[in-house]
Amino acid sequence: MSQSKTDPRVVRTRKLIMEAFVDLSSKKEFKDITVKDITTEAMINRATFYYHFEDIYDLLEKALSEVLLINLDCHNFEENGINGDSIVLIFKAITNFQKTLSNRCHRGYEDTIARIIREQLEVIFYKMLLKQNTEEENEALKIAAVMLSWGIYGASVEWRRNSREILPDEFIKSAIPYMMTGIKFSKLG
Amino acid sequence: MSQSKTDPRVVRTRKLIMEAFVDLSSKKEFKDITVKDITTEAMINRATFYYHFEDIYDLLEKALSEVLLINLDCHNFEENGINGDSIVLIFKAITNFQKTLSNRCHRGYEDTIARIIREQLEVIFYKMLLKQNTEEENEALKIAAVMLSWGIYGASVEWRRNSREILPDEFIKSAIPYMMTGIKFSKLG
DNA sequence: CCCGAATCGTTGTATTTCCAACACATTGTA
DNA sequence: TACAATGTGTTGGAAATACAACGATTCGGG
Repeated sequence: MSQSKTDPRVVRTRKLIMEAFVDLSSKKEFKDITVKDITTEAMINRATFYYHFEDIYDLLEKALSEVLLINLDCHNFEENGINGDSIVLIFKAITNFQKTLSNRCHRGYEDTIARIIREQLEVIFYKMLLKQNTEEENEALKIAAVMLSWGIYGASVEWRRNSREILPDEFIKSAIPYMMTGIKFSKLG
Repeated sequence: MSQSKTDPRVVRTRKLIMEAFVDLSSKKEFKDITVKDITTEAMINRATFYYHFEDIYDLLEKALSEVLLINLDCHNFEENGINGDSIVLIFKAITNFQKTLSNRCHRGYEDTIARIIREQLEVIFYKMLLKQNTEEENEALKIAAVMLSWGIYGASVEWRRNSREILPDEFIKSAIPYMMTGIKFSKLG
């Protein structure tokens, strides 16, 4: 919360690196992108890259997380609780995010990307659960968040596998009633 | 020539400041633009501004000089010597530059702008004269450059005053024959 | 197999940029 | 007039970035 505002220089530099990376991703596969490519494109020193990121995989994680968060537009959800509408919006955000990813080439890193998506979802669901559950059931809420994130992600896998002719909205809506009873149940637990 | 390449940080920062200034110029008059405005817009620290520029007037000079130089696209001219074609191109560049300026508000600084234009022209003409005169008549060439810069600038003033219905091309072309004899003469001098 | 070129990740030092504070000038306003 | 608010130009010290160099690793070609 009260983190003293970050130095404008790091904001600039991170932005430059991220943009360079996203830019390169649309031209090359991930495996062909070098740190040198990125720093050259971003017009920053290579040593500076390592000041901000452990390595290129660290950058991949953070870049994808950020893009995903922008897709999710989380401020909306964190305020309100979990309900049918928010589930639909989140599901649409994920399928949309994966569509933008398909334009880039991250072959061989599907598992990494899947993990990143689930982790982000988990954080968001946890915050939402905290909002609507004042009591101190933190551990239970964490587990619930994990399950929700895996569930939603799994739904997106299923949708891509053999239901792409159905709109994401329709697809997830059909399952929501059953999801919601599950949520209610976990709340009572 | 051999100036050891400048630190990428200063390139970035100067660019940010210039862009912020050009941006603000299209919204406010120059007299209403503060250093704080610029540094805020450019997202750099105010102290950093003074690391690069003496004050806002210094920025005005350098920004205008740069925009003018871009308009002039000088690399073309410096290679070749002075001739009818280069005169026409330079004249068109000046009138064009002044047209872009008229969209911004620099009221009360017309004299400053005029001086900047003449100074830039003088530098360019001097380089061109050096190219086509190998002998060591540097002082004479400098004077010639001064005269040419004033002359061309004066022509642009005259054009704006009561010949705007004529295209800049036509306007300057009509005078070129007489200009060129003047140049030939100074070369013989 | 070895070699050379390129990238990686790290380090020490120089330079740039940030930040907070200062005295001073200007401006609006009570 | 006084006085609050805002901008100017400067300073010293902290933090971020640049740069050059290093050994280690990877990879493709001879």
